[in-house]
Amino acid sequence: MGIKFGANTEICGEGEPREYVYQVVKGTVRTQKVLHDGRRKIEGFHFPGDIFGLFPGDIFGLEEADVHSLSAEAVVPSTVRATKRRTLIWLASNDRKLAEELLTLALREAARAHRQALMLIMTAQERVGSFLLEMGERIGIGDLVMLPMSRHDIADHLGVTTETVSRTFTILESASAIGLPNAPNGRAVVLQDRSALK
Amino acid sequence: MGIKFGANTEICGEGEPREYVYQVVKGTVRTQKVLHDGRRKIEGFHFPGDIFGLFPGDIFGLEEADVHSLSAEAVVPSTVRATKRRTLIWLASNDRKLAEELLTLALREAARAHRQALMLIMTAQERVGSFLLEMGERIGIGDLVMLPMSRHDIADHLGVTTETVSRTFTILESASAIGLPNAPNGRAVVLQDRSALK
DNA sequence: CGACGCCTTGATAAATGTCAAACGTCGTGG
DNA sequence: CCACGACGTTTGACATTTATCAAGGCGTCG
Repeated sequence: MGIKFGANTEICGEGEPREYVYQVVKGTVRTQKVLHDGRRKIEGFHFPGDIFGLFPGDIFGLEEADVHSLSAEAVVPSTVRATKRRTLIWLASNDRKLAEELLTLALREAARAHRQALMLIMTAQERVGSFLLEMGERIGIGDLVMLPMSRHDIADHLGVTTETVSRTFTILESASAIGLPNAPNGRAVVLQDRSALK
Repeated sequence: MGIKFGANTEICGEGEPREYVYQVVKGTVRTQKVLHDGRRKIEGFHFPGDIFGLFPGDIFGLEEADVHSLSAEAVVPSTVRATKRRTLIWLASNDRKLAEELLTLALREAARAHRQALMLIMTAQERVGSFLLEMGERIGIGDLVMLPMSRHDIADHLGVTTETVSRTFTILESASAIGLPNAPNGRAVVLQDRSALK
């Protein structure tokens, strides 16, 4: 079960905002906002097991005037499960356990977003370092991380340019903080010195 | 009822994290993190009626290695009400209505944090502009905003330096986007051209 | 083989940080 | 009452970081 989406296709966007809540079954999904002037902010990347769509940016009157679109897209071919938002809320109102899980989920998302904000006040090197460490925790196999997303995606997540991300990878490699095996593009990363990445 | 705190005094910090949830009765409170190297990030400002302390950054295993301390402090003389966190959670498990409000609060906080993150990828002028518009919504009287916090506080909230905040205020004034009456310091701001502040 | 997408690298420009000093306000103590 | 010092703000000169613009390399796929 689950719905399949090709790489770089839209899972939900303009049309059906906040009608469904999703869970990634396979692949990688990015949730993003794009501003009227074309700038893009990737709020987060979601891997198998992760929930997304519970937290639209414009919920409860906190709408953002500059946001042109709010969407979720598959980074690589992915499959997701969808549940009607209303159904979930309704179930939770009768199920104490589920209600508590929902609250936990929301609190965790808030903590995640605050962490992101904390990252965004740091230098480019620190942002990239934090990002790699996080990816290591979430999808690393030992010290190896196979990044599913492009440099451009990383850049739009960290609030810097593609070039800066690329340069920073090079610098970190020179400093022996990471290793860059010759995978297709620079998608494979070995975390060699975690403490240096802070 | 409520507990009083003087300006720049700590409401909760190292000692008693996440034991209580607070509501501002009077004054202004800032929640902040300070990193081991001294940099400070103000997560948000809280005004009468606002809840804080529900969302500690290190909840549920999402702890941040670099954070040296996590605290809430009064910006100006303030009074707050405190409720035991456990009590609140317990009440919510028996009260469907309260549980829903708690979820709403958490979702709103997540949206707020995402909004902050979006702001942090923009230029200094856009950050200051957004900040002033937000303050206008929250504590403005017509077009007048009496800022309770220092330039330094604003800087640490927006991820720039005090000097940059000050210069940006000057630039916005020159552009007639804001007015700066001769209040004690530069604490009074008149929003003259809201569209220019975006 | 050739075109395209993604990544890297270089040169330069723009934004912001850093260091330093001057100004005004306010509270304190002579 | 006035002088002084502490504090927050503003402004200036300069250094550093990052963005922008441009070009070239490398692999993939038609």
